[in-house]
Amino acid sequence: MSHLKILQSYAKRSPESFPASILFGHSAKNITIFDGFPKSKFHFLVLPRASETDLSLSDLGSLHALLKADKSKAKEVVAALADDARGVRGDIEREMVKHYGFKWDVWTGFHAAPSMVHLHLHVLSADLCSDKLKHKKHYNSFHPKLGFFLHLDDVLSWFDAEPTYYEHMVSMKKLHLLIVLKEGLTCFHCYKEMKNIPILKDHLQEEWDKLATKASRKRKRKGESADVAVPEEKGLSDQEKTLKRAKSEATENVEA
DNA sequence: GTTCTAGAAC
DNA sequence: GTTCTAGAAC
Repeated sequence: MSHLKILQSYAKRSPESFPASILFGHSAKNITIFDGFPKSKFHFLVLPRASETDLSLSDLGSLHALLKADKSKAKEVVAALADDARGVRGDIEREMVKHYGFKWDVWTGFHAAPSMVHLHLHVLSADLCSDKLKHKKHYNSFHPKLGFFLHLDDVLSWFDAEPTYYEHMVSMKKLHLLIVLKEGLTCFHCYKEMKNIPILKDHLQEEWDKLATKASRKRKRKGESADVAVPEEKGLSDQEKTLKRAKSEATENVEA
């Protein structure tokens, strides 16, 4: 199976046929999988199931293709993805508290020019701290302010905006989007420009450490225990180990 | 996606 | 000299 079409093949499969290492959950309309190359501490993909719509597989090929098809059907598909994404976000937040003792942001959105076929909604923690984040295009494709990562709420708002605006967003130029990926490396927390990827990654870790420290102080002030289960294997319950193992096994499969 | 590598950056 | 990027090949 080519990497480019792997998500399309998942969209055609019955949820029961997946190993637990790939499938995180499913609903009537969608499946949620572990991103095979998570770019944050938590990173999932929500995909519309091919059998649960009368749109063609090619209409479901990408957000661009979907929005060019029937507008009201497109809205239904995106709204259904949004429903599942809310649940995934809640799951991520519970895991955040369990593993790290605090919650931070979760981003939900589409890549404007994805590299793989079949619509997929990213749901990921807002840290971009991951071994799998290696290149400038990885980082810029999730940077929340660059415009390549299309936040779900923005996409939903297009449906209710002026038709001309909708048309404008649907016809967004791919060339411009790809140029965005080559722009400089600006920290999404503090907007400082970083010289290169290794420096950026160290900096992102420091920014996340600051969030963790702040949350820990806050817990102390409130008189709660400041001690948190450390994110190490020995500190994890069996269920958490399973989730962690599932995540690392999922690495063999998804996302380009 | 990964690996390899030329050449740029430092 | 070493580190890093980015394009080609797979």
